[in-house]
Amino acid sequence: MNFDGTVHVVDDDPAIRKALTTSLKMRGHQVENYASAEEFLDSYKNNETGCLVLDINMPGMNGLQLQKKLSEKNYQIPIIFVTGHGDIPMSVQAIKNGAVDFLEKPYRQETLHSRIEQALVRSKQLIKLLDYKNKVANNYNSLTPREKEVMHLLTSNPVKNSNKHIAQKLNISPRTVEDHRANIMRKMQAETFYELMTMSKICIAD
Amino acid sequence: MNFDGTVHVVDDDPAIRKALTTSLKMRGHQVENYASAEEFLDSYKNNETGCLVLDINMPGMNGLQLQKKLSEKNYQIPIIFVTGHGDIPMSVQAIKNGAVDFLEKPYRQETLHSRIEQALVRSKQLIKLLDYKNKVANNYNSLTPREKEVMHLLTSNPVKNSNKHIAQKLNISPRTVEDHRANIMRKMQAETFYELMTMSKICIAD
DNA sequence: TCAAATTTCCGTAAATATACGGATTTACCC
DNA sequence: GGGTAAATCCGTATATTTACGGAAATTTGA
Repeated sequence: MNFDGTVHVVDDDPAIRKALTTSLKMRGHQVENYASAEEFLDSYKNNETGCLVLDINMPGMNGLQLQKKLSEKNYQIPIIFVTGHGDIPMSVQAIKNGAVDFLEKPYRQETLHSRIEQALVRSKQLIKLLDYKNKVANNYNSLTPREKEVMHLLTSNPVKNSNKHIAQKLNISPRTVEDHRANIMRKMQAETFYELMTMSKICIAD
Repeated sequence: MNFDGTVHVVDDDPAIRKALTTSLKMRGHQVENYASAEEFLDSYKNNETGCLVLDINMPGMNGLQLQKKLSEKNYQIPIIFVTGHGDIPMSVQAIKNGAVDFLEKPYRQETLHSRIEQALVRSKQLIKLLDYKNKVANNYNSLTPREKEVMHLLTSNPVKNSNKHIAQKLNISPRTVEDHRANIMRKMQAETFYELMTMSKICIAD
């Protein structure tokens, strides 16, 4: 079997890291391991499919703190928590903040494997979404000031967004508005006005 | 203080029901209480703002089973679990399935109050969404067969959805398509094509 | 500073959408 | 059976969008 994405194992116990790494590699996973949350934070790059198998209790930054830190940085890597001494409030917080699961040691291998596969699928979806958002933002930034202005008028009030209306607001000819509109559609890579509306909701903060 | 919505308390212990009911009423809540999950299920109606304060361990159907049952029926009432003997897997499952929180007894009054307020806000949003979906579904059902057909062609492929294209597919005049289109917009209460697309994603399963 | 690229602009003609007014068919009710 | 409402349909005239071809003004870089 072969999986797409890297499993990042963060645990302060070298024996556990070693065991997990071996077992996951055997299953066909690519694995990286880290002795602390800080170490992971330093080397992790967003935009790559992967998931995190994360110990809760560690010296320095603990698992929940790392989760929060990642969330603040908008790094959306799916997390599976594992812990020897967890409690209910911890597990509740972890799941509320989006963790895939919260496993108590000892857990069944099979459960971990299943959650990892689930997490990698989710990671791929998240990254796809992130890529799309980045593409839209880049396209939007390639618009000229006038084009951005026209795009605003086009999408902010879809009831009165005809070339004629916009032309009146900008004191130019409807023909010119049409030019801008065509350029906007091309640069944003939007095939339909519906797509453009969807994109505008991503890159325009009203 | 006065709150919108009903707090439904489900607990098999009469003393706890009484205490909770009194305390919540004092705070300005409308409260209903039930001795079992079954009793709640029988009397609960969807479509009203409210939340559920739910004990986990009860004879008969337990809290998690009730949550699952409600979810199957598509009743989206926000749930706050309270429990004397919960464990981590239970709390994880509860939160994963959408519970607002999972509180262990003894909990701080203030925490419960805060979660209840949060749950009522969420309930209002969910009901608003549900009402919207129902309205859209009803409007869609008020369309004639031909109108539904035209709506499909309009929304399923926004690249080739001109009156002309649709007219060719249906072997009628573009003028007639325009009639249907105008009727669709009126009956669906859509002001823009973007709105119609959004609605079609709710009521048309492709 | 001057050529080249970019941005902004538009007239006109053809395609398309929309407004007005009306027709036919079918189902249903009294 | 006759009246009524609903569903389906359309021609024509007007308004709007879109395609084609082109130009002035500004910025950029050699």
